[in-house]
Amino acid sequence: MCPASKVSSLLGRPRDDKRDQAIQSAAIELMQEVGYERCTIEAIAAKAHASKATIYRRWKNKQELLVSAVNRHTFCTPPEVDQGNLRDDLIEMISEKVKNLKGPDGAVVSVLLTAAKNDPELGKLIPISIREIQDDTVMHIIDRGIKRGEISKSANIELLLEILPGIFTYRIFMTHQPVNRKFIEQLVDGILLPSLQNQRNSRENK
Amino acid sequence: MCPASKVSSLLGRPRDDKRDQAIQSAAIELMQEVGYERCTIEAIAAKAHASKATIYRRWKNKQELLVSAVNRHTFCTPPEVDQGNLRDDLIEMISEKVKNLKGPDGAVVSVLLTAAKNDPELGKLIPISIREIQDDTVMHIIDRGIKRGEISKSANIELLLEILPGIFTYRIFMTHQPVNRKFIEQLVDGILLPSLQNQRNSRENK
Amino acid sequence: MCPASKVSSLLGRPRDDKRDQAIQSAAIELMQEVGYERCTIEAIAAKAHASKATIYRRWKNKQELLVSAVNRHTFCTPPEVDQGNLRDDLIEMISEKVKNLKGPDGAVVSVLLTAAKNDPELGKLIPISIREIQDDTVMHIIDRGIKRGEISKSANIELLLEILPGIFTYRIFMTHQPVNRKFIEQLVDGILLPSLQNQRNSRENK
Amino acid sequence: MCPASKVSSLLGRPRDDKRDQAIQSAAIELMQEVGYERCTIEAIAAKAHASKATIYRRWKNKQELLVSAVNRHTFCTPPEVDQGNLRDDLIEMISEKVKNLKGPDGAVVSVLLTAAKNDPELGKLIPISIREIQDDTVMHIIDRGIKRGEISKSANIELLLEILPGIFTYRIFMTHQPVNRKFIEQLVDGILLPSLQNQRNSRENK
DNA sequence: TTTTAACCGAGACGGTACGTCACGTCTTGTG
DNA sequence: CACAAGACGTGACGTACCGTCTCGGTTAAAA
Repeated sequence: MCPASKVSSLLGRPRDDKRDQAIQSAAIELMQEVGYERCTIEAIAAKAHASKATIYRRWKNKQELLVSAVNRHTFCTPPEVDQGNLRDDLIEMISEKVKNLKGPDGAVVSVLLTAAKNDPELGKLIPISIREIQDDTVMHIIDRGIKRGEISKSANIELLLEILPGIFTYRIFMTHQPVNRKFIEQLVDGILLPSLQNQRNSRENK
Repeated sequence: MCPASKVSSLLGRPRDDKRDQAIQSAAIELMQEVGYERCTIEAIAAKAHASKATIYRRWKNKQELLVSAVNRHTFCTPPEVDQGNLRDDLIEMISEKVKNLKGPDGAVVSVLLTAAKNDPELGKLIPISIREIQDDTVMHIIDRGIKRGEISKSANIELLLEILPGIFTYRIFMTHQPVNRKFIEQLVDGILLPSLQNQRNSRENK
Repeated sequence: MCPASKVSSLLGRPRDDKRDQAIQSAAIELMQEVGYERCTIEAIAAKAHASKATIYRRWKNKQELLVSAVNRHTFCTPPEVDQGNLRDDLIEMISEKVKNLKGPDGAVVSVLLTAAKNDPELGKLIPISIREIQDDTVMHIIDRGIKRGEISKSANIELLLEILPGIFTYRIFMTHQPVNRKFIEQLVDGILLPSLQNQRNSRENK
Repeated sequence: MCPASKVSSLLGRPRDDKRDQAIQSAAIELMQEVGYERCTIEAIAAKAHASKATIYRRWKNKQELLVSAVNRHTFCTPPEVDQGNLRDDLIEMISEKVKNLKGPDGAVVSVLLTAAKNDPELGKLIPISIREIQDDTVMHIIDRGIKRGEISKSANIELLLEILPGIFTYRIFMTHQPVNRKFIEQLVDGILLPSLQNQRNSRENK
């Protein structure tokens, strides 16, 4: 995840933290420019004016580097929205987030998804990093909905936050189906709002 | 996707369809046995008693081969279930499907997802092939729910079928979060049933 | 050497001798156009509008085909010369022959030399075919020299004819050293004439 | 010819000259053991415990490697001979050299000749490398002949040294005619000695 | 201030898979 | 049967990238 923790030796020249950043930035830029397949260690080294030895001194392999780069990457955060009602807030927020995923953030998320498939431990970190950057926004919107009385406090918000990334990344990166206003409205009206308005828990439903 | 479409020439020795099958089967088996990374063209050729030339005559690169193999692959279909009520049918059906995805089908789906990221045209075929193998089962279950009066006919079933694969593949292959009975029950009770029971369309909801 | 002799079967469609010629001609032309390395069986087949099966029905492998093609090839024969004295006749004759070797005949001879290295039986045929096309000319020149009294009848002409091709092919195709008028004059004056004028046999020389 | 000349950069890990030698030695040995056709790059790499990348870093293709290997190869040098007279010295020396060409040196020379056909620049180096290893021996023999008064100082020895390799390589590798004692004696008596004893230059001869 | 040990860029190294190409054989349909 | 077309198995080619290693040279803390 992070550059291989170094047993702090008191002797010798210390590592230059600026190299880490240069290498990670080069990696992110390359992913955005040429995609995952052609984002090679050698290209990253060249772009960062670093040597392969310097890279492998910090990360134990290519995947670790890419993941650490993605994790350090600052994803675009959707802007604050307040349309006056929950439905339009959700639609607006999701639209913004989707716009980001189709832009420069897309390549980066795509890499994270690929890397995670080969590394379960890494995958477990995804929801953490993804949620750090979105949950506040979503929570804020939903809190306002609760205050307005649009939805109940007992709604299983946690569950929604777990499934939303899957719905969008699958549609955008895997099936390449359109994620337009119509789809987002259907999703909000057909799935999200019914779920949020549903106050019974799984036991009551029986 | 499929073996390089050949302009049906009447001249020359015709291609042997059995080679296609042998190669694709070898590819699928290798993916299941050793995983995507070590599923090399040479290993596939050896296992299928074919030559690399024969493979590259049909598919323009490794990815195309794997995709075609996955597409021809017969995914396990969940068995018929009838627990007497919609909720338990859904839980049972999903549990079976998830079990498959964690078993031999998993490696195959994983490849499909990776390949799709680099090939939008391929990705568009995923919902088709996925749905061919699941929709009948789901539809059957839901139809029974409608007949029993558990849900309304106007439910947006289409939408649900589009988002379900994303929810599960994301959780199983990307984040590696548990997909156990508890999660499935939460999903059914918190998302699916509320959505199916919701009869308003997006306009009425305003 | 020649198209694989076929046990004359009285049944079925007879072979079309025109195919032999078309294939051999295509082979010779390709050698002259693109050189030995890129003169492939497939290119020959395409140029001759023949199939590989037809080629392999006649010759057991590529080498046999090329050799047979070379052997059927009509090498340029040096024109008759008569400068009035043996020295100038030799110089003129050799100059003409060298000119041919540097022209279209070169590629063909070059192939013969390459092929011979891997096939001793084939190599033994070289002096025969080479000499068929040169010996008459040389003999004629030397005969006139004998009649003029310039050289003795006992000169070992046979030996000279055996070493001359080696001297020129080595210089032209291997070392690529210049084979200009000066070299030819030195060769005639320093080697050929002294040899022809020498009347002692190897025993007398002791 | 030689390993791709590297701009003597002071940066980076320097190339290991021992790899060059190991690879070239492996190439020579393979040529001698299995012949040119089966002397593959992969076999060379395996024998030299090197990787293909290392080979292709130094030579741009198989031919360049083989040529450089041949050029670095130390050909057998004929032993010193002194039979008391020029004729027998020449016969003895040539017999020894021919014996070498039919032995392990043969495969190596054969490769050089083939390679030279496709590479004029390479060919021009042949007379240099060939003569470095033979001229001293020949010169020594001829000098003794001059001192004994058997031949004149003005003999065109240069010319003889240029044509001798062609005579033998043509006969040994191309036509596969016998190169036995009888042929060598005929050559010495009929060609070499008359040429050496001839004191007229080409102008005087007119 | 000198020593020391790890840093750094550059790039060689062994390894492994890729995708291409030619060989010589085999299999169609047509004449 | 011959023939054109072209698929087939085989195996070498040359390329690209991985992760490791080895240079000369630099840099900061310890002695």
